[in-house]
Amino acid sequence: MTQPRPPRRHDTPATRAALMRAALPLFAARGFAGTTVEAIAGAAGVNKALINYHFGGKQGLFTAILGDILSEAETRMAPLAAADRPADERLRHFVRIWAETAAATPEFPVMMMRELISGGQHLEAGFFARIVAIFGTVREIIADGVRDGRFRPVDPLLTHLSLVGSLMFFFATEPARERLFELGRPEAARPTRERFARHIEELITVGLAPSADDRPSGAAV
Amino acid sequence: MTQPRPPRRHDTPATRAALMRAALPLFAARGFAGTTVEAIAGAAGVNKALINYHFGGKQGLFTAILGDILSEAETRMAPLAAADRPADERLRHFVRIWAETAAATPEFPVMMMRELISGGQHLEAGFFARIVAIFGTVREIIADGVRDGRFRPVDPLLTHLSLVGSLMFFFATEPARERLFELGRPEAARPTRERFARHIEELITVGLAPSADDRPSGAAV
DNA sequence: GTCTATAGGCTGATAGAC
DNA sequence: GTCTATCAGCCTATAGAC
Repeated sequence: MTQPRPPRRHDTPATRAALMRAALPLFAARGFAGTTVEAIAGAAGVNKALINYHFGGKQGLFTAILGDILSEAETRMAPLAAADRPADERLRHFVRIWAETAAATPEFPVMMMRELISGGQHLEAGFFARIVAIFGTVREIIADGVRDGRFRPVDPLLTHLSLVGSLMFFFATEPARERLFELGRPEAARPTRERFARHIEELITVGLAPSADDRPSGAAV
Repeated sequence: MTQPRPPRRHDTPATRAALMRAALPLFAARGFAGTTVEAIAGAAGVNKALINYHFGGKQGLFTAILGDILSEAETRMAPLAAADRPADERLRHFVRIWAETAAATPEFPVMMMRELISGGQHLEAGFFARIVAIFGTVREIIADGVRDGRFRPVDPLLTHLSLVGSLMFFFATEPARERLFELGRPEAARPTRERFARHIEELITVGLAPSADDRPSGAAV
């Protein structure tokens, strides 16, 4: 709940990074409560007392990891904030960014999804808000597109939720799907990240394209 | 991991049901490892030893609850299996079923989402497969629609994943969103279940409608 | 900075009275 | 069937040597 005191002095980054790298997949796969510090230390190849030394405890390690995750997300999404290109192009860019992010850090969507599901209960104040802010970019883009007529008059929030939902679900359940394909049907065509990204891009293009009779006058829901 | 022995004899349903009803929201909000048997018993107003008596342990209680959840899902989805109506109509029906299910049991999508994320690691063999089977209905419907030309030639699996993903994400993050609106912006228009369901129905209609030049000859991706 | 050893708390499960 | 009392194990965190 509250943070233990931070006992660090000058931090040799080596084991610190090793602990974070080892803990990420464990937290993603089993959640915070389901992961023991002993498992983390074992995976990192160091002593579990070092978790306390470097992060002030298990919660501190988790917070540090999620902070990194969020920073990475913010960096990746930053280019989208600039409204210099058409909304449909920016939205497709958003989809591609997610595919690249999941390729670079597959645990990323899982961690986000877990925190969204838990409602940020066990988290530092502000983390939950940061997650929401990251996704809020999409809502802005959609609202822009509706405003300038590139999209039909959809509700930006609902559209935003359905788009982000598709992406989050797909990437967060990727490990499970992978496991399923390995065990059950190795022959079937697997939905790769790239194929899914293109599929969503196409769905956006078709689903948000304005029809002939879309005028900014009538309120359509 | 393995199941404790089942010590039940003839089961008075009263406390058994009370335990299951009390445990559901706790498991949904905090996950299996994050929920203590003491919290469950406290919420149910009974002694924690009864969890062992009636379910053989915490894992047994969890399994029983998820079994009920899955049975309810299978019952609700059963009408969709019959291919007696057009695919687009069945797909809209699927969306409505989810909205009704979430209204009846909001913890439902959260539990499913947690299990999908965890890949069914801690579960009885077969539960994970049942979850997949439930959603598999949608893929069949989409494949039907593509086959008879009511939908444009989309990939059934990718389309299925994007549709189910939107729904699962929306309903699984409902508690978090509710909390967010309460704390931050009570004035804004909340995305209700009904509005979201209609939004998705519309998105399907527009996004899957065949265009003039969709012929069953060319392979479209 | 990193380790060993251990403290201290909580948790799930059981024994046994009623 | 339900309760009280309790145990044994695990798990996080700390103390202190190196």
